Amino acid sequence: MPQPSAPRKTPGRPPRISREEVIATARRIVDAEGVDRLTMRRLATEIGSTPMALYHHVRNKEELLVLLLDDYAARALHRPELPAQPRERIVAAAAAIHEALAACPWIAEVLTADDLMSTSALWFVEQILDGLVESGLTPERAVHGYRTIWYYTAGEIVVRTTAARRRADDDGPTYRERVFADLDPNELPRLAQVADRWAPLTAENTYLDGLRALIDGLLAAH
Amino acid sequence: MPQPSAPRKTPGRPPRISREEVIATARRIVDAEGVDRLTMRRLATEIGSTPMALYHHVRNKEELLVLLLDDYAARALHRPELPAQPRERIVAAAAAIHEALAACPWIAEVLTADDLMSTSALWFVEQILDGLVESGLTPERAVHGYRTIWYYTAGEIVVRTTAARRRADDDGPTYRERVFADLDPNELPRLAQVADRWAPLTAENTYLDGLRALIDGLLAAH
DNA sequence: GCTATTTTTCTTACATGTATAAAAATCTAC
DNA sequence: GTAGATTTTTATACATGTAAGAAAAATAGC
Repeated sequence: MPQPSAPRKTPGRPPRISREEVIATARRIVDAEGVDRLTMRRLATEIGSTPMALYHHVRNKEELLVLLLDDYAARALHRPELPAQPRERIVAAAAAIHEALAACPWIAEVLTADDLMSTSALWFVEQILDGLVESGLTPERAVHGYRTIWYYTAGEIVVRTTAARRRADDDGPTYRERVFADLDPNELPRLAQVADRWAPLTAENTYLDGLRALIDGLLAAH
Repeated sequence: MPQPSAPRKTPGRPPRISREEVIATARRIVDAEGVDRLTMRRLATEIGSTPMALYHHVRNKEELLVLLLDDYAARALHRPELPAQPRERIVAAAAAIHEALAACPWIAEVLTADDLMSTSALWFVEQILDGLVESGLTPERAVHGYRTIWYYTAGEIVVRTTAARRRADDDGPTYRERVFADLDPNELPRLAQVADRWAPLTAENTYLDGLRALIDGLLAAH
């Protein structure tokens, strides 16, 4: 057992790099050249070490990306003035998280995390929970409500980001276009009706509308 | 230009495998041993070919997984009797999609698709659109409403599936546990209040509650 | 039959994440 | 000092997706 009052020298070979250094260097690469260029080998070279040395500071690449996201969230999420009215506070807090995440283009690779639980995001989660409780929900239902909002928010970002990436990769006609091309208006009239407007309609950013509807529904259920 | 009335012989080396065969073999592997065991080499061996030959029938592995999902959806999604009342029809259609997808454990890898646009899912999309229009929404707002439901549904599945996978991989204490361990009850009282119940609360399946709230909110907004 | 064309298949090669085990660098006990 | 113990770093190796191009197998025109 390590003695907390003992002199601070630990045994073993002293580290030449630190987790902080790894994260900071990774951030530089991602900021400068995009997440695609972030490889463990590249990162090791940049930091003046070897690929496997990194694995003593991060569990694997996925954890590194989560740490990068936390790091990003800590910078991007400052605490704004939120409205006093509970419903509007919930909207504003969720929208702030959404805005920060949506601005982070490499996010879809990570965003499937269980919650966004970086310390800097907790304050926003607190605001949402508080708004829900103030609106009359029990703490338990407030947690469920927050999760619902998170599912919607994460889903919106992941779906949109991935769709954008696929569009960039593909050249030929989308699978979607092919499907819409031979819709039977008798069998699927509503889809046929909007078929030619589907692309622009789904390209619109309706996150806030959906969020408000969702929160309205959550609060109306008492 | 190919003449439709010409004899059916096409030039070029005749294919020894087909896209259907690739998909069917891939499905066998996934069903029997899980999606992790599906590699292009394994699939090629199983099918009696070489890895690169597969790439003439599917664009890449991601497309193969999407095709697998479509194939799965075609089998899993039979058209049930849906309620006549629009709101309940929307709930039932979305819940049917959700249920089919949630039962598919390898889904998170693919589910970030733009929409679930396999032909067999279209009927459900139609039902949702129709329910929304019948409830008074314009076709445009109905499309937005459907997308909102899809974001929520996809987000729920992806987040839950990934969380389950991470729990299975990790051994040590969760990042989440560590975060909750040192919460300051003065700064974040609501979170502190539910901290010890967070894991069971978020493990509960509240998809249907959230879905109903969301649809209520969408319909209330006219 | 011979050549050109077209389509599919096969061979080879590379970048990537990471497992495994050896090596290096430090501390502690004697 | 010398011998473990402990921790970090390095070297090597492997599985994977897939790019690039050669080879094979068919048709079409002559």
